[in-house]
Amino acid sequence: MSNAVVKFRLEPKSGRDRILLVAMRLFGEQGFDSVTVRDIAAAADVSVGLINHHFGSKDGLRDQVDAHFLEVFEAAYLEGTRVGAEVTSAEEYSQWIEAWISRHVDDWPLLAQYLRRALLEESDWGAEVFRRYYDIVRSAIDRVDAAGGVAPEVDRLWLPFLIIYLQVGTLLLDPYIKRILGRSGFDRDLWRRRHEAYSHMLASGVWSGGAPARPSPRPTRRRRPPPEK
Amino acid sequence: MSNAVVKFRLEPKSGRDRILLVAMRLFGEQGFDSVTVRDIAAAADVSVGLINHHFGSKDGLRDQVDAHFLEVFEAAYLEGTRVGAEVTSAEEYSQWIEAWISRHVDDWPLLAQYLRRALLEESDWGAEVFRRYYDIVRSAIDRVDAAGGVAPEVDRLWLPFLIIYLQVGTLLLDPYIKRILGRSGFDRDLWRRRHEAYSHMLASGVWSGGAPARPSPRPTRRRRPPPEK
DNA sequence: GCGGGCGCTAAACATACGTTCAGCTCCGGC
DNA sequence: GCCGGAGCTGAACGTATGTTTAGCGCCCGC
Repeated sequence: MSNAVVKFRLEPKSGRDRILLVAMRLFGEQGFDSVTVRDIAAAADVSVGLINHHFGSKDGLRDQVDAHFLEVFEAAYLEGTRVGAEVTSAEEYSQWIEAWISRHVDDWPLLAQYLRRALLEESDWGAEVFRRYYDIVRSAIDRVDAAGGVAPEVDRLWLPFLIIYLQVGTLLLDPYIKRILGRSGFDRDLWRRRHEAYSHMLASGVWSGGAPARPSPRPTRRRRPPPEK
Repeated sequence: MSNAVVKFRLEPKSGRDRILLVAMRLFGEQGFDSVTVRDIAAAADVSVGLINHHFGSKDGLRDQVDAHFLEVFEAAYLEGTRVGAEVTSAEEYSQWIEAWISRHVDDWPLLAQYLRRALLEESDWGAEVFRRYYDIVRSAIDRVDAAGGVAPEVDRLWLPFLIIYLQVGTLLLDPYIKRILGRSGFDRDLWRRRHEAYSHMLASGVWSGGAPARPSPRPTRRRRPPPEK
């Protein structure tokens, strides 16, 4: 079992691994173009020459960082699809997709930040990661749907995307959540609480009295005109 | 032309405005550090010297681009809060926040990309924009809540964030949606359809029948009339 | 007419950056 | 003992990039 999950942490003893680790962190924090090889060398406490000695070039370094990330992600992906393929109920679905994320939560401060960058910078492999992720979510929904678990009036086209929004929202916006809440949305208890709020929203919505018999508490304000331009 | 909305489009006749416009586009597409002043000069069909002549430095240029964006955003923000302050029902809320976005949808290919980039790069003003956005959403929810419009078991801490996720999801992930659907999620009909899916999810959830996590007033599926046009 | 400011250009300049290279230390095998 | 390779260093190199500067043409007020 311990073998199923690829090791996340590189040995910081060797200079090569230190460079890889530091580069991943800096790329995630500042973006590829904003980080200089001298920054990396300084942070990893090695000479600039060593980076090119091991990785050929700055681009080569990025390739290796990407490869390392994808190696980890691939393991999680396979794990996810394997479990996901057996899911047919909404409850189960919400369980495994969250578990799939939570399983590696301890390694996330580094990995999540890097994935966030990759997604937002639209790296070529970032697009591939997203595509796979979409496939996972979509096929899971399809199975739930086939089992009658999706309400009939729900838009099948948008449902996977809306669910993805909810799932990756914390990933993409955590820097700002941190500023508002004072701590990361990935913190254990916050994360768990978020999962419950998320599950509840998918199951029942959030507004009360879904029945149209709402006691319109305020006198009728002028309703906004439909978006027109 | 309505005077209430600050002009979005600069006059591309003057070199200064061309630079501003091109810079906004390139910064949004590639990120500040990846764009060189020579790129901008070439794309705006001016000399490199003109950029520093008008803006002093590349950083000065960014400041002006930011200022122009914020000018536009501020108008939309005030417009949003003014209307938003009068909203107390969930229906209205969902209406105005979407209208607030839809109103400027034609200017979005440029503005959205720039905002997306600002959020990605965690610029200081990007954080400020997010904070204000959060305040808008949160206070709107609070009013709805005070009017009894929020279901009691809903997590008040996470609700604003989950709603924000749904709202900005398309903004942040549109490049990938484009690859999957073949066109932008901001396209008129897709956007409208997304809004309905979004409203429906908030009102009723998406799963059918299934047992809600909490004893809900009605474990059986609740039916809603289709959103009136 | 003309002086001066404004928009603008193109070349020159200084520096930051990615890359290269000669050479150092350490260590295992012969 | 010493050879050879691996890990590593720091200075040097070439180029890309942001900035500065000298100067041109146009237009407006006097």
